[in-house]
Amino acid sequence: MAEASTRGHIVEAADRIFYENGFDHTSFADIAAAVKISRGNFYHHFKTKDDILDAVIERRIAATRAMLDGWEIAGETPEARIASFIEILHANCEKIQKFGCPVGTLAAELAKLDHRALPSAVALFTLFREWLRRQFAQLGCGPSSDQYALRLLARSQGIATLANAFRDRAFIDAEVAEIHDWLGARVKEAKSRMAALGVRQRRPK
Amino acid sequence: MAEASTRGHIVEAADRIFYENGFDHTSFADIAAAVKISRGNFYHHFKTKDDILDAVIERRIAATRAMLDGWEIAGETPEARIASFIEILHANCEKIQKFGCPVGTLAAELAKLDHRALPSAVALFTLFREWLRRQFAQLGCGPSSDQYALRLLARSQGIATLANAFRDRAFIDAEVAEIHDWLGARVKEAKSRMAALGVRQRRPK
DNA sequence: GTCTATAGACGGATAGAC
DNA sequence: GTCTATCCGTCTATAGAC
Repeated sequence: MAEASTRGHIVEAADRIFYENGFDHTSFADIAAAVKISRGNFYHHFKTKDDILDAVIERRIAATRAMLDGWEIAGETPEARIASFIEILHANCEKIQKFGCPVGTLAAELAKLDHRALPSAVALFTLFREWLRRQFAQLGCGPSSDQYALRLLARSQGIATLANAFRDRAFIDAEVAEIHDWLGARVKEAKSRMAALGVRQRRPK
Repeated sequence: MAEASTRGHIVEAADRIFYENGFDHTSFADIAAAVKISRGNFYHHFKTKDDILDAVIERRIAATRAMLDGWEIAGETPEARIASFIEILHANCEKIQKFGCPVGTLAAELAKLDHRALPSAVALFTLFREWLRRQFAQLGCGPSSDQYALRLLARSQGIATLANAFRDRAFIDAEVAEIHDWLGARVKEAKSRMAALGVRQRRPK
């Protein structure tokens, strides 16, 4: 009971501090101080820093799954659901300007550290990629769906990186608007594509 | 002479190791080992780790200036010069997959460390931004030039981040091709824009 | 009395600065 | 070459629950 609570508090604090200050730069003492427990107590819950990282990534994966499921339910159309994804750039605007994207910056750091948990961090990207691919497929983008998913992910990452560097909110707004336009164009493209396929499928009959 | 040479070797090694392993994670011993000098000799050239970082950023700024000047001379048209920028994603393909973009990952790390050198690192981005803005302006993109410069920078950053995470060379190739298409569209847009302006300017006369 | 959560101290290792 | 700070990991001690 108390264990689950304390452990939860540790992971929650570690998640935030890893995001704000980086994984490698964060010490046990930093996390312990944030949770207000002793370092001795800390080792009762986690043997190594890598164990905490694993727990943090698991927590992020669960949170991401929940968020994507929420969008799946709330969004009436694939277009609306993809738009939900684009809007996280607005929703997390302040944090992105201060610390960048939590997914992208963690993966980049773990790649430099040559850390064994890198694949787990990349799995977070894969969650988004697969989800977006499904949405584009439902939109009717066919074999281009994965490419569009990756492109949207990449553009979001780039916007986060530059917004972080330049601390520029207006830039985020402008790019988000442009991506919404791009999504609209994909919808139109898919519609005409489906119409052409419909003609082709009807012809031979 | 020997001093300048040793100092240069230190900065060169630090530049590479900061890129490959990250700034915070790199120790004096790591750099000293790479240059094969004693730690005592090290302090003769640099007082603190931050001093090395400053020197590394200066070096990168000089290298970037030289590269941009080279493109300016070699490229016949603004379109060709912008294409040179896009092609660095191909040229540095292997390193990007392993370590990401040197500019973006350094700025992201310094932002998390809340490091005083962050503005210097962002100046690297500004070099590219200003150069690209000038090229788009010469292309005839008018007031959209800075927006296009930022968009191209952001897309490159996003591609580097995802290529680093997924270690996917084919993704880089596909996105580079798409960005070249986008550039072609901007050229056409600028031409029709200039034609319209030409008509307007001639009419009143 | 045992198990568990918590606290705090000790030692080795390493990094940065002089 | 040395000094100091810090961090990691382990060890022991205490308090309360069952």
